[in-house]
Amino acid sequence: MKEFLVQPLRDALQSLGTAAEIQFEKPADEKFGDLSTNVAMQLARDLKKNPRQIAADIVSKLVLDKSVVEKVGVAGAGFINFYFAKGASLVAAKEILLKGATYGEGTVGAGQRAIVEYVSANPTGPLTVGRGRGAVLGDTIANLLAAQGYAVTREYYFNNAGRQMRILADSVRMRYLELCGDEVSYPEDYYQGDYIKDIARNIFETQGASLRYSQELTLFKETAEAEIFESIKQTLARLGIAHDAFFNENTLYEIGESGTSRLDDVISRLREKGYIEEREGAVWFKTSLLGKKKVEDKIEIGVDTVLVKSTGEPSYRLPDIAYHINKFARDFDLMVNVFGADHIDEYPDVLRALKVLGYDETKVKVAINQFVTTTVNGEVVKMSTRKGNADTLDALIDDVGADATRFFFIMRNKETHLNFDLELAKKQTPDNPVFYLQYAHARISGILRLAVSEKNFVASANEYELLTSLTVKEEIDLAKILLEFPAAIERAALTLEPNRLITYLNGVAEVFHKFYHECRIIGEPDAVMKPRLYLILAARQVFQNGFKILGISAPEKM
RNA sequence: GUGCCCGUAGCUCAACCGGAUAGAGCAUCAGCCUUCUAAGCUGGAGGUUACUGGUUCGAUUCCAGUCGGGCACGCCA
Repeated sequence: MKEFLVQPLRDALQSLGTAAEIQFEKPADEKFGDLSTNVAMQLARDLKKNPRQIAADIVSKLVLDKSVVEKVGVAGAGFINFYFAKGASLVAAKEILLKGATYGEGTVGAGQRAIVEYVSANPTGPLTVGRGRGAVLGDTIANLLAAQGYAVTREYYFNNAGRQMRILADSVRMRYLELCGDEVSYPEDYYQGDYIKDIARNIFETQGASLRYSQELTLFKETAEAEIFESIKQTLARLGIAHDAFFNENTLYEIGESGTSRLDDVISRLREKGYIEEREGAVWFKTSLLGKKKVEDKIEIGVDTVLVKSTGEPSYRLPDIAYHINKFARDFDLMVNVFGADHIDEYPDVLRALKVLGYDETKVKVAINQFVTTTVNGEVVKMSTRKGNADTLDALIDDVGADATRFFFIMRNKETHLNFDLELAKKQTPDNPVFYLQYAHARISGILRLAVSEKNFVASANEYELLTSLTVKEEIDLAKILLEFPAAIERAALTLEPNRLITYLNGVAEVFHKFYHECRIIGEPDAVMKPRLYLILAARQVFQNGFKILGISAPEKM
C-alpha cells in the first residue's frame, strides 16, 4: 500500500518547495488509520514551523486515489494518517489464495546464494539442550532466507581431530578396559557420560578383549565418532533439521597441489600484507594494528593473536579464517554463522583477517545466541558435556515433543537468556504458548471440514472475488493482518530474528479468535458463509506457511 | 578488573529506523458454552520501562555513568 502514497507525498512536498525521506509506520492504535508518516515532524526543524501546520500544508497539496485511500488526517504532534478504503484490503486478500503455499515469500535474496552454518558440534557427545537453541535458530534462519529467495546451503562444520577427540577415544578405551575386568582410575577430566560406556560395550561385544593390551586408539576413535555423529544426526532429524553439507576442518590441513595447506596460504597471504610476526616460537596475527586492544590499569594495550602455537599446532582461529575464505571461494553472497555467546570474542579476529585480505566481510553475519538455562520445578539446572550431567536434546524432545522444543528455542530474542521451563513446555494445556497458535489452525480446519461435509463446499479460484463482499469489522481486521505476513517474514529474515515471526503469528491468532467469536460461518446464508470460508482459507494458508518456516506441525485436530 | 549481551506488569516476554494512551500470554478477579473445538472470547486490576543525567519537538529505543545478572577475557576448542 505504501507504493500508492510515496509518489503523491513527494509531489506534495515538492510543491511546497521541500523534500525529505518518507517513512511509514503502522500506527499503534487503529483510530490513527492504517499507515502514518512522520514526515512533517522531520521537516519541522529545517522549516522552523509547527509540525502540525506543515502536515496540514502537505495534506492540502496531496492528490490521492479516493478508491484506495478513503481519508487522510493530521493528529498528535504532526502525524499524517492514511485510512484505506475497506475494499482495498479485501481485493489484496485474494492474493493470499492465489499464491497459496508461496504467499509470504519475498525477493530480498532473489538470485543470491546464502550459507548458514549451524550446530557445528564436534562429535564428542550427544547434543545438549544448550546446543539445541543454536540448531533451531540456525535452521529457522535458513528457512527465512529461503523464503526470501536465497539459494540456501545449510552447513555443519566439525573437527574430528585434535586433543578433544583423543580424550574421547581414550575415554572409550578406559571404559572398555573396565569391561575387560581391569581396574582403571577414570580421570576426572575425561568424558563422564553414560554414552561412553555404551560405545565401549558395543566395541567389547564385537571385539571381545582383543584390544586389551593395545595402545592403539584408532578403533576407539572411529567407532566413537561414527556412533556419536549418527546420534547427533538422528537427534537433529527429530527436529526436522538436515544439513546439506558437512565441512570437515581437517581438509584445511591437507596439502594441496601447491605443496601448501589452506592454513599455510592464510599465513603467507597475511604475511604479504605485513600482519604476521613470529616471536616466542609462535606465529602471531598482528591484530594490534587493526584495533584489537585490551585495557589494563586504564592503559590501552594492543593485542595480537596467536595463529600457530609454539608447538607447531595451529590455534583454532587459523582454520576458522581459512574456512571463511573457503566460503568466499564458494561465492556466497551472504554467510550466516550461528553460535553461542561463548564464541563472542572469536569472530572479530576472523572478520579482521578477511578484511585485510580484501574480502567483503560485511557479507558475513553472525547470529549469537545467549545461553539456555533449564528450570525444573523452579530449580535451575546447569549443564556441561564434559561432566556428563547435561540434559540431552534428545531427552528434551522425548519430554516435550519436537514442536514445543522448536517453538521454545526461537520464541525469544536470541540475544536474551532463555529460560526453558521444562514443566511448562511439557504441558498440553493453554499456558503452553505453542498451543495457542496451533489451536487457531485446528479450529479453522474443523470449520472447513464441516463446510465440506455438510455444505458441500469446494474452494474455487473464480469465487475468490467473494472476499470483497466482507464488511464486518472483525472480517476486515483479519484480512488486514493476513496481508502483513510478507512484511513480517522480511523483517524476521533481515534481522535474523525468527521470534518476530512468532510475535506476528500470535497477533494473527488473536485476531482470528475474535473473528471466530463474532462471526459464525456454518449455518449462515451462502452470501455470508462463502466469503468467510475464503477468508479462513486465507488465514489457514498464513498459519501453514508460517508454521513451515518455524518448522512446527499444523494439526488438523487437537 | 576489562569487553560484549541483557534488565519492561507477580512470572515469561513484545514494542517495526527515535513516535501518539508501553502491549500480549500465564497467574488473579468478574462475565460468556441448547449453535463451526471454552486449548477460546469480553471486561477489571496490575508499570517511576533497574537507577541518575544528557541529546531531541518527542527516548523502552540513542549517549554517559551507577547498580544487578550472564558470557568471554589461554600458545583450550
